[in-house]
Amino acid sequence: MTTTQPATLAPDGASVLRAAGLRVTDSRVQVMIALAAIPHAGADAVYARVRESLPNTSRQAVYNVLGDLTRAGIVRRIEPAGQPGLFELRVGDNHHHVICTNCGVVADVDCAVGHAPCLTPSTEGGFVIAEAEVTYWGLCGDCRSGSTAQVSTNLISTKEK
Amino acid sequence: MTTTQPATLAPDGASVLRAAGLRVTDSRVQVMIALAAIPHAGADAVYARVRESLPNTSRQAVYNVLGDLTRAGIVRRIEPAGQPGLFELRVGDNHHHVICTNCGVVADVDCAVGHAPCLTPSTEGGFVIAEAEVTYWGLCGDCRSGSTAQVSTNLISTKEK
DNA sequence: CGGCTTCTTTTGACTGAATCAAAACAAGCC
DNA sequence: GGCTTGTTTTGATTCAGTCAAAAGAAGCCG
Repeated sequence: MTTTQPATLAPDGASVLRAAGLRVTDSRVQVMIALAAIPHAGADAVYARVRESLPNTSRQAVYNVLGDLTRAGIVRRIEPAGQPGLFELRVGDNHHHVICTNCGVVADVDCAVGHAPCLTPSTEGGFVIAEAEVTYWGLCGDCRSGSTAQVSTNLISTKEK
Repeated sequence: MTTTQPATLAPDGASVLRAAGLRVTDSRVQVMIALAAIPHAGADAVYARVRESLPNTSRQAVYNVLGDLTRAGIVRRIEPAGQPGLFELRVGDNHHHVICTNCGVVADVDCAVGHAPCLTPSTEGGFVIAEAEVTYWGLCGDCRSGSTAQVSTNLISTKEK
């Protein structure tokens, strides 16, 4: 029943890589799978995940791959204040992020105003603006209702506290 | 001619500190003076500046002071992606920043929409949003006109490149 | 003024995140 | 199958920032 189908219908990691002119390697494919599984993963989370299927992968390899994929426009790297970099597969739309000041969970938010370089200021004080990046800070549902005071992995060290 | 004036008219560092319930020390005052002189200073720039007048000050002291002042709401700390933290005295209005992707210079931008927690999404996906932080990325006047290709301290390692 | 308590600062070690560099290895092309 | 170029490993290194203990100063109280 599988033989009548073209080998790959869903654009799997391999073809995305090839399309970007990158060699297809296990680590790269596994990093992409990890990112698909973990919405806003840090390098370390990706590393842990990749090692489940490729136990010999080095941390450096993961950094390389994430760097390569970012440079190729296949993943996007965000870096909220006070946190290590996070990676996501959703690229191309310049969407934004809400981050819980209590537990650090990150969620996507669609672009606040219109399309990509949203938020118009096009030439502020001599600058030609290419992109506007918005980070919302607040409390997620869980932290609001549940054990508010407990969880606190203290993300807010750099924010008001 | 000076005796008829109240001791301090302009709200100097000392009184700001006292008002915040912090002890007045040389390092704290000098850090505030440094921040007034350098618009978006990194911890290191502050350290260098403070040591011009207090040559024995330790780096740790500067970190302590910056932390204390930030916690007291006297300074604001921002941390653009791919850069170390920057500090500024302008607090209270939630203003935003434009950063040159070529040379890294930072400039202030007034709040995009209305007052402080600007950009309305107040309950996105279960989040209660307290604050929106906007970072604009673009090219500053100098980098646009002048020796564009040269300067590049490569800030953009984490951005598209 | 002198002493005391508490807050600051110094010193120096240490962490986490990420980068650099050279050698070993594998993809993809002929 | 062999070669070239791009990847991955290994291990050291940087940078920004934090931790902790001991020494020192600010501000209060009598």
